Amino acid sequence: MSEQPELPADVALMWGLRDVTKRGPKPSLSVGDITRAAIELADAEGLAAVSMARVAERLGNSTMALYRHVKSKDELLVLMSDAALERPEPLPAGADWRAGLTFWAKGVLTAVRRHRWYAKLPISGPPAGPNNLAWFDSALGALKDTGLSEESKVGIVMGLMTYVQGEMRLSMDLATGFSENPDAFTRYGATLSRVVDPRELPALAKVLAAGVFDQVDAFEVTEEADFDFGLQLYLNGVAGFIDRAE
Amino acid sequence: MSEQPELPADVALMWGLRDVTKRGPKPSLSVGDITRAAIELADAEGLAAVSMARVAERLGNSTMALYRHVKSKDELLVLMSDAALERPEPLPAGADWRAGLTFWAKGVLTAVRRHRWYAKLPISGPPAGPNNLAWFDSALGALKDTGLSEESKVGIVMGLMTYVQGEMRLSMDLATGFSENPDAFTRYGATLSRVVDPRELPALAKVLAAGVFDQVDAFEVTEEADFDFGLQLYLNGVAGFIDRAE
DNA sequence: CTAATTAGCGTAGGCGATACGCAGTGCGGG
DNA sequence: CCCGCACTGCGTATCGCCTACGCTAATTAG
Repeated sequence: MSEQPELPADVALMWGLRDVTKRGPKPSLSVGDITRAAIELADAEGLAAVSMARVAERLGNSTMALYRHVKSKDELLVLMSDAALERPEPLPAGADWRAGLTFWAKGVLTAVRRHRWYAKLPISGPPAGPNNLAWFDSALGALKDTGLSEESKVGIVMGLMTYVQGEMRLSMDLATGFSENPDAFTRYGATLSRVVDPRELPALAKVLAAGVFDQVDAFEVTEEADFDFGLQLYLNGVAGFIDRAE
Repeated sequence: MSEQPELPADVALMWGLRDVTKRGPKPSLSVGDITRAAIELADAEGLAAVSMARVAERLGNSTMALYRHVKSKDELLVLMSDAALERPEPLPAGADWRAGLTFWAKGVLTAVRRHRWYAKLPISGPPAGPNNLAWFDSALGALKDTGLSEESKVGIVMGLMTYVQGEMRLSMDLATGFSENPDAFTRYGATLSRVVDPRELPALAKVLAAGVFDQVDAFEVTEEADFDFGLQLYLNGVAGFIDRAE
């Protein structure tokens, strides 16, 4: 009873809390090794290349050896999703809540951009791994001097996470799509004008006529700018909320 | 040369623009049939159950027959992602931009909630199908009386889409996870308090101490409220932007 | 030393996507 | 009127994937 047994298996794994045993052969693999190998593989060849066989091969073991350490491939994906995030950089000292959250949001994006497959991982539950929770804590910490209720802080952070999730999913997936098939993007304006009937989609037709979709070359730049734009709008809203709460 | 051939194949399919031929046997299947069957299957048994074999079975055809109409399973997924959205309800007459965008965002969510697997679809490129573009147009239309530049409208709508995407991904995936494994959610507060060290994650520890994660029963309600909260914050930001632009 | 425990792994089953080529169908030109 | 051709449906087969199961060997407790 030193450790109540109620922790879900994957959570225990992420926190390195499995019961140590003495008997039997020394393991030649650890969960950490497996997770790391899987992440390297995903970085190099994409999430689709991550099969139990390929990961084992990379570790010089047989496929089935992995199952001694990991219950299923899904569990491995959960482990990857925590390990890939690493720890957040601490917020800059003396930053106010707004600078803190901006720093945080950009930090999430840079962390995730190191692993483009991240946005494709299934989300299995609320954040529970050490790295995920460290990020969660960091965002909450940015709001510590606002005097808001804990519940409001959580709401604000959840909203921000939602926005950042959306950005991850859209921009990462689009970036992947772009590298695989640039034509779909460079021809976007042309494609739309072939297909959009101004009588049916008048607002979109006006945008097309204004040429907004004509130079999509600077795709990453646009995305980054759009993200900042939306982020600032959201933070403006937060500022209003804080003022009203005081 | 009546139709320039530059339209990507999947876009042409979504708009029903393939060249009609006269020779040969009448097709017993259409792309629409296949897409519909795949959507029904996904609704009933989840996206993982959608295999070419199962879809064909549902249509009383053989697996390989589908490949006459669809180049690959990925293409089928693209078709599903447009068809599942259906057309947006028109914005309420006389609504201002804020009511319009709120209506729009909630409309997206209800449309997507009819197909819980939607958030799991890969995003292959910018929206190009008729339903996706109709939604895009609808959001832009909500901003038509604001006097903003077309580019700003697109930026605002993209930001909103990003936020809604994030909500889709988080709330749909979490809802799926909840139905599969409710314990991970009901025990969430308990799990965290087992694992969170107040010295390392002080802000999170304070939230835990305040009991914010204690009653997660009303999960859907919380999500809906969080979404509205974040949405209003974002729209507040948009309001400020519009005022400044005038 | 002996028995218990556990790691590694070989085998095999089941399912999924899809390349390839054949058979039959029904319209167009002669 | 009929033949050839374009096109549909589909059977076969390959390859890769996840993983259940059970054996073998390593290691340590007693």
